Amino acid sequence: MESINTCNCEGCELKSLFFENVTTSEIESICTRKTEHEYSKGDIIIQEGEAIQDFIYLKTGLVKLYRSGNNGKEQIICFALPLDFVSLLSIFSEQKYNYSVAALEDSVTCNIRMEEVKSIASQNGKFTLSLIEKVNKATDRIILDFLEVKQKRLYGRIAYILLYFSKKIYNSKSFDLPVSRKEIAEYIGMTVENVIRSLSDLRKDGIIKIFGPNIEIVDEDRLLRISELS
Amino acid sequence: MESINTCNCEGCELKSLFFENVTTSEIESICTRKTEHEYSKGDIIIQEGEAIQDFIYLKTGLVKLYRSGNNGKEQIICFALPLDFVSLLSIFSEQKYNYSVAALEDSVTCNIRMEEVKSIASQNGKFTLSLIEKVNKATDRIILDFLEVKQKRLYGRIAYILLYFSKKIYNSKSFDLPVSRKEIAEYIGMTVENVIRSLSDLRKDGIIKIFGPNIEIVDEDRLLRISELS
DNA sequence: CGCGGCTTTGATGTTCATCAAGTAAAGTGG
DNA sequence: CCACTTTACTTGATGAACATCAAAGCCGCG
Repeated sequence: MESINTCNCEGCELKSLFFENVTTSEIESICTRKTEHEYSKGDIIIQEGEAIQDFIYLKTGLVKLYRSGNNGKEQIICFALPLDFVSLLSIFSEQKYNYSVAALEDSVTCNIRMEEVKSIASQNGKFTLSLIEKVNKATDRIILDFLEVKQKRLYGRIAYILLYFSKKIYNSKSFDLPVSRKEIAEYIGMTVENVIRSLSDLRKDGIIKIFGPNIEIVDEDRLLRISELS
Repeated sequence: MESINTCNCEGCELKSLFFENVTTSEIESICTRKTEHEYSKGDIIIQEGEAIQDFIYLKTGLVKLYRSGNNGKEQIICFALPLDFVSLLSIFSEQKYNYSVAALEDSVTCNIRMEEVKSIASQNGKFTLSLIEKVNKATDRIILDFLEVKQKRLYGRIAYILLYFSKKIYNSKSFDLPVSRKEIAEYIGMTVENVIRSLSDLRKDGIIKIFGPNIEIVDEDRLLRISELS
């Protein structure tokens, strides 16, 4: 992990996302103190139990939010894309993170001290309101996805996650899976073996093609139907 | 459903919860326009798809938040107690509710127009900040509970929900289940038959006693162990 | 080269959903 | 208030979905 300190907030493409209702002087203030951090694929960005110090969002890359269950197994909560908040949950309500974040691809985060955010928030209601909207939208998404996956069976869950990567993340019918089979299993709540079996079945049925980590969706319609019909 | 219009916000025991950082004039403003609504057991408080108009919290009673899945089956998201926000998710980020709320016991809600809340929020950062904290704590709880339940098997899930009702809701080892067996199934993602079977098994093992809707936890330690060891 | 991690496939057993059928409880209309 | 319908609950039998165990191939890396 490497820390950079650039100060180009005013020209920042993310400004509109985060700073919608912030005054120029507030931007100045954030600008001088914010830090950017680079992570390599596999790096841990946040460790469960750590004190929450920064408000973090993802500038580039791809990360996973996850949690270690009682039995030692990890559970993946969601994936986050650029412009998403990495410190999604519990940042305002808790002192410590109750989940971890790791980079699935080389990533860059932009960090702002929580005190700074809270200080601006307490003075600027509009900013806080737009913040609450965005944080809520993200947690809503997580809950709705959980419910969605919950009502599907194995085969449908695999179809669902393939469509998710294809449509939401890579916007292409051919892509390299950014996660291992094990991580897919940790996300949808199944075992590695059965994830692999389902992928093989989809391949045998000519619905997808698999070359190592690369997936190509051949018959999207059928995949969609499988996803919906569980 | 019956609408009452009392104006005793200043003496309201819930004031500190919601109005922590609100000025006297803001309280006045809320006070004159807020409404209270009474619901009978079984009444629907919010219907999925309805426009979000009010900020709602529960004064007394017990409610469930739920969602109808694709296959027609309902999925219970969580239960809400007095002082909880009923309009938990999506109130700031969406135009319409993407879930429903129904009363499990006779309940009273306190409703404040969203414009009112947003108007105060945009002028009062501290208020918004305390609001964000509370809403986040609630959604965090939902996500963590989902993960918790997900890693358990049927028997452990039943143990978990019984302990939940006993400790979090009724604070007693003997209580009347506020939900049907079917609703328990909808919450933990199982079938009614297996919920009943598990309850019967717990009864046969002398861990709980069942008299219709009434549950008495006899061996709490064992129930705890079952819940933890899945 | 050999070790460990990721992947894959097969065999086996457990967990759970589904189907069926019956009892109890609770609401409905005459 | 009683027959009637409906809804909730309960138990058993069966099969499907899935986890677990075992074993082997495939890299990448020190």
